[in-house]
Amino acid sequence: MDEGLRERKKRQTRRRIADMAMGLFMARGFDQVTVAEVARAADVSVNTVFNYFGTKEDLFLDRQEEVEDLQSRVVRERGKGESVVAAFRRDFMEAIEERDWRYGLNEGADVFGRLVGDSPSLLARFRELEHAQTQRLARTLAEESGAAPDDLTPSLVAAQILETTRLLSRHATARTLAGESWAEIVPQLRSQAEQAFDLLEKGISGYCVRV
Amino acid sequence: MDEGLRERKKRQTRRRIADMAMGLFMARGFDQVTVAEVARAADVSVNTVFNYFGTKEDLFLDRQEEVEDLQSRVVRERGKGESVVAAFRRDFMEAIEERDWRYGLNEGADVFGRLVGDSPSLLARFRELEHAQTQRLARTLAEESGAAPDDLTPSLVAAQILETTRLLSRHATARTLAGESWAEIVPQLRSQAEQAFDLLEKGISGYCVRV
DNA sequence: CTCCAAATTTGGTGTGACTGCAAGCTTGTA
DNA sequence: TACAAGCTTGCAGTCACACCAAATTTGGAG
Repeated sequence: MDEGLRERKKRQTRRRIADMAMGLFMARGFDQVTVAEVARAADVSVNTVFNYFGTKEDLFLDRQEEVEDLQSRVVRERGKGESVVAAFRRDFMEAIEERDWRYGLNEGADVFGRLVGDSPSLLARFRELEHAQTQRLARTLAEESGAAPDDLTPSLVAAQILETTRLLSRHATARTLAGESWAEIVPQLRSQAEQAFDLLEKGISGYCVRV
Repeated sequence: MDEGLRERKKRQTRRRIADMAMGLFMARGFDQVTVAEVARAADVSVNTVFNYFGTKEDLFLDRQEEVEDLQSRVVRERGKGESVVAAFRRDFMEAIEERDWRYGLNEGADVFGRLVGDSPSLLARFRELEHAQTQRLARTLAEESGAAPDDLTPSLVAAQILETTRLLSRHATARTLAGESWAEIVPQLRSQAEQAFDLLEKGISGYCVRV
């Protein structure tokens, strides 16, 4: 009823375009692939590609948006007596062990990062997504704490937390890209993370503790 | 000797292009002005515009780069016994009183911000500049503290400090753009800044204190 | 099954940023 | 005064992306 032929075909087409695009990007780099090539590979017209994806960059960063929700969930599902930073600290430390993709720690995240870094336009779009994530988290924090509309604390805290996790992840993937094995990175990453979160907590550990 | 006719003319042309461009942008918005129009207004060919400015965005954000140096100077010229955050706190509080342009607090910064915010491409380039500023500050901090190459603390501190000042400035200019007078904003801004820096200091006040 | 209306795809056409090249003009220098 | 280096320009081309009208496909009514 809510899954007609039409809907199915649309999702198929969308996936086919995205997959073909990703394949080409991985093989030759983002800037070296034209939208026309992607269209040809997916056997659709260029216009159809732009029907599904607003920009060429969206072809690459399609799945990245769902991260927003997962981050807000970390806040909402924190335990009693646990501060927001503490929740993120716990979540991030777990993520290290599991090579969680939410923080860009998964296998292949380095190639991903390399591709992004090699394309100015892609990098720009990626930063935009990061910014959106930060704002989303800030809004969640504002709701959770019932902050006044021009209280900047939620935005400040959101920015500091996410900037911390991003720096940690980036550093780690940069090292895998430099040839180091994940096994030898993990111990250092753990201690760097502890250190980074210590830095954070001393300042904001009292913020928004759930009763 | 080092200031021939050639050099002078080049600087004149560059200024003329940048000025004409800024005028058109202010009047009609960034995206509504084509490079061809800028070229015509400055009485040069389109190619010449791209000879001086790598991208259209650089026409607008030309002077923004020198902010980098000024921020590093804040660190280097801090007093004895003064931490890095303390130095920025002092500098920013002074900047509020003087409506300093380094933090985007000057008169007209709101129009500037509006223009940037209305153009996706300009916003993207602006974020790139912010990122470069952060990295620059991080490098300065690393030098000042003699940190190990894979110590993330300098980057973390740089990001947190600059993100704080940016949020404060943005909030202030957003309010002037909303019609509020600078006089009624300043008191609130002062207290917001105190609050924001308190948040920071509790975490990083002990970092890199000059002996 | 048939026909219609809505959604989707497509080709065509156009704009605007940006690149590369070769020719022309200007400036510094011998 | 002539030559070389540097700057400017026109021209042609690429690519992302917008707009539009025609063609195709699909869902549903009769």
